[in-house]
Amino acid sequence: MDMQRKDVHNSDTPVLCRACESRHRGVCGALLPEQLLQLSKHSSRRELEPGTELIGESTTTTSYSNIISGVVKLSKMMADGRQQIVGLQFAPDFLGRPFRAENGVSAEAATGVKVCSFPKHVIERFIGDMPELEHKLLEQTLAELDEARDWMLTLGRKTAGEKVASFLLLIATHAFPDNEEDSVTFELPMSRVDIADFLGLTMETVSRQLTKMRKDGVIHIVNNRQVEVPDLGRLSERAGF
Amino acid sequence: MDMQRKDVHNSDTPVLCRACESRHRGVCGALLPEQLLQLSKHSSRRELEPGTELIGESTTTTSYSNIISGVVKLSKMMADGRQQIVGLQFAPDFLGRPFRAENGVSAEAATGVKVCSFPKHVIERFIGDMPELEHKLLEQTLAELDEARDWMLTLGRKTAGEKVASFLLLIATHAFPDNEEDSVTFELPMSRVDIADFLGLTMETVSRQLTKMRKDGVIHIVNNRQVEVPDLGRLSERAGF
DNA sequence: CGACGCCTTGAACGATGTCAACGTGCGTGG
DNA sequence: CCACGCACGTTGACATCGTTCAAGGCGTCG
Repeated sequence: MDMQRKDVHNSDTPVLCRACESRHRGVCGALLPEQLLQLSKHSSRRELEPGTELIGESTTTTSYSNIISGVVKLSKMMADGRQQIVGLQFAPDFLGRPFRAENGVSAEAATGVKVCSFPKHVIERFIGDMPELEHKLLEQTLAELDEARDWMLTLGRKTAGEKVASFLLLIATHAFPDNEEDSVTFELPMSRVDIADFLGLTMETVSRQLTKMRKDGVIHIVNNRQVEVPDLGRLSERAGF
Repeated sequence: MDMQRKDVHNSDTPVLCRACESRHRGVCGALLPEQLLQLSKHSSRRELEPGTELIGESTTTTSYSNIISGVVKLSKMMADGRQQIVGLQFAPDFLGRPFRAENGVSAEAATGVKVCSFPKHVIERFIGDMPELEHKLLEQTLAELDEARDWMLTLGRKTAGEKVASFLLLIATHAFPDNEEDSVTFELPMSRVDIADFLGLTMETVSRQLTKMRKDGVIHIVNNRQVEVPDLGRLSERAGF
């Protein structure tokens, strides 16, 4: 029976990897079962509380990670404390800066986060040996670059209202990548302060823009974290599209 | 004699490639002379006036390019005309978005620019065949991502004065990558409007900040395009470091 | 010389930041 | 169970920075 063959085949892949999204859409998809097994010998799973720091901005790291679930925020800070979130990462993104000692950004769990971590040198050996893995990494890096540039337009040229709408849209599309409906309800993965740091605004401005959108009927705020968007098209317009 | 051997060896590499920076610091450094020769059969050199568009934002491209000299600006535009420059590229950067039909950004010559172009499918075959080439691409993409994230901090959190200082610093360091002196003189590769579009400001604000820095003695404006920085350290402070 | 492109300067306005008060939910300890 | 403190968010009044609109300067080219 087909099912059985599939089961047998599955049993080659390490237990921990079986249900892992990274094996499908993430970088581990480039690996054969036996390579996965070899890698998994050096991997360790961790579960992180919101707020836990994974990577320090000017520290060197000795490990890379795959995000299994949750949201990680990447941020930069100036000497006087001003902060900017420069990216959000979701499962099954790869976390870490290959080929460079220093990270340049800090990574912190925004929500509860599960990760699968590997020693730096193991990954780097794998990358050197397996062009397919490097290809996956290139694809992800290019996608991150696209997103960073989209966000630069948001930061540099949009109004506060458009910024907040853009943020909601970003979360909505990441939470439900292939949603076809007009309406969605979702949970914000971060606080007002974090949202402000992502948008280059203050917490107060974010709050005001949210209540404005609520009064205008573009969103419905269930509670501080839960947001309902009855019409994604209208939200899109608010975001400047 | 060593010189002779070197000359003989050099004669293997295509004439056009011999003096090209991309063979050293750029992606072509991953290629052997015979591969370079093969690639050069499909390459064409072009010289572009300032303002020439190389790539359209939502067009598909059929060729990639290496920048041989000059500065290329990458930008995004909103439906109502607001524009944001999301990156500057210098020699010997690689230009184009691999593995995706649409570009997502438009590329325009900021200064006079020389490029070396290749048909899309040729490059993509080369990438597939040569892990070393893909590695170079990954390195450049990671570097671009680092720069994009640095700039996000600038766009989101810096004041107008800090933004303009950051821009001058960026140009100064790219024009003279390994300058050790305190002082430099250089030519701005773009107009006030472009600078404003890069910094998320208006032309007027850029102008005001420049005259303020001139009055404060941080810079000396030789003419509209030529700027002298007597003390890079002081400029650095102005940029928020 | 005049027209044009590019830049600078000034004055008034408006969006966003700042500072401070207040609200709300939640856990903790009396 | 209530009272309290604390974290987080909202709202208001005012200040500030950057934009907008308008005028004028400067160099170049016909």
